[in-house]
Amino acid sequence: MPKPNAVITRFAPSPTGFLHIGGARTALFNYLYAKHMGGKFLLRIEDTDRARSTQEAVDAIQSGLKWLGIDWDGDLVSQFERAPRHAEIAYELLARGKAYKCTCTPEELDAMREEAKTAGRPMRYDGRCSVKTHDPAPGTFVVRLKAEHAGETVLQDLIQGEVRVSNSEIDDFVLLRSDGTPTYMLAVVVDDHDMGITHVVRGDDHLTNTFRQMQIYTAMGWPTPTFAHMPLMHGSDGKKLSKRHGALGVEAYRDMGCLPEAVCNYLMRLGWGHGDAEIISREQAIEWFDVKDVGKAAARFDADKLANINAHYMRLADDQRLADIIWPMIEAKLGNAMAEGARERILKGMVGLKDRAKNTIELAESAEIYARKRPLVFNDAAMQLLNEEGISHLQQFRVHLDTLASWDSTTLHDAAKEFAEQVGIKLGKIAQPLRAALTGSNISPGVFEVMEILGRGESLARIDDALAKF
RNA sequence: GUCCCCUUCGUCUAGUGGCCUAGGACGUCGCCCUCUCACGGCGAUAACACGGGUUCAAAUCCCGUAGGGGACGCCA
Repeated sequence: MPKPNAVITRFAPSPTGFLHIGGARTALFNYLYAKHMGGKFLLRIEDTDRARSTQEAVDAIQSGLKWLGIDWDGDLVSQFERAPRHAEIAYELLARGKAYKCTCTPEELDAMREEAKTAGRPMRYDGRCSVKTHDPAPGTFVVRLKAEHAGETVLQDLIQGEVRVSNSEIDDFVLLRSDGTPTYMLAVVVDDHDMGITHVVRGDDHLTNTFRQMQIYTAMGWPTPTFAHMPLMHGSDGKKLSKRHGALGVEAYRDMGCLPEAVCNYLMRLGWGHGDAEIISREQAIEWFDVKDVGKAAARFDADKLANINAHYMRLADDQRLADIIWPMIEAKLGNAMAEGARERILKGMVGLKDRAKNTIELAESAEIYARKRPLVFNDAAMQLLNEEGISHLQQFRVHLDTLASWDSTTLHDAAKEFAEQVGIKLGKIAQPLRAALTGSNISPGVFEVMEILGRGESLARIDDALAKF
């Protein structure tokens, strides 16, 4: 059970598409902060806009969070389902004289904004309906908050520090639409209050909204939560991250070969750091992360750094787990060309493979040397290696291989070294043609390791294939 | 247009008045290691946006300027 005053944070995305990378970062920061404080992290879907919300998006958000290992406490809250509660609050404000009915049409409002803009005035609702004594029919009015226009509102933001805004900047915004559904502004406040949210951690695009929302808290006599507005993420070009500018869904990063722990590690370093630490485990992050240490400046997304961190986590990852990830990819690609015992070979060779792969795509490709059925196809570089000289060395070394009592990488390595010395060549002169014959490529894990994993029979067969062909 | 926010190497950051001739990481470029490719090791490159203050002392505090971002919906 959490302590009565324990921290409760939430992630509240709108289900209008996949969980994009910026949203994932917001969720991560909320999660880390809650865990750091020994509190709870909740998930609420802001689906009050029925026209744009889809179940697919709700599913994508959940699966995205699960993939990243960001688990939420309790059940997912649907904001839409709480609409009656939101309306109840709107009517309570109406009854208390803190809100009023407005019958202005969208056309009137557009004209008002246009006029204000050309006149150089702020584009705000002028409150003309607040003085009317009317009783419009249901469906013909919206409910607006009668905002406090005097004085100023001071926000003590955990990240932004103290921010002051004159209340004259805040207009009488809409709480309830003419169809009786709540707007975002009302719904967030009511839900955050009802869910007991103590810390609202969100993008700083919400910073100015906060001053509006604080007016609702005040009107209702509710305590305000603590706010923390984190800087947004930008694309590599320095522009706001949007769907056109690289704001991909988290599953896109999975499909590009990223490991979730690498994505999390990268994301948490955008706008936050802890001394010189770069590789930070989840446990370490929970221990260190505090929202007050988040910087104020927007950060650019850097694919190179993500790739580097991913490569690091690839090396650390469990062999079996990696095999499970790449197996379906290899199966799909090879089909009938899959060799007998491919999976066992891949698992045995995983250490050598994963050390060289930046991502799971590369890993799956490099693992093909163990998965493909004979005869191999040779890439251009491999064919270069199997030139007259290479084939000649290979032929001679082939004879030595038959004399070997055992077939392990050390024995093979020693045999090759001995052969090279006898013939008076460098080790590479025999290792490279061997690699080409055995893998069809010029790039692979250590060739003697490959030979051990392939086994004597398969290795010799591959060498003979090459000797016959070239 | 109005309001709000931001500004340290190309990028992410450390730095909270003296430890800064500004540290780390990614990238880039050398060299070493080496059977290829990676890893790793060593080294190099490169920044306090600008201008004024305050102070014995400023990347750090204050004020301007410039540049960037965000908000201004019956979207969230």
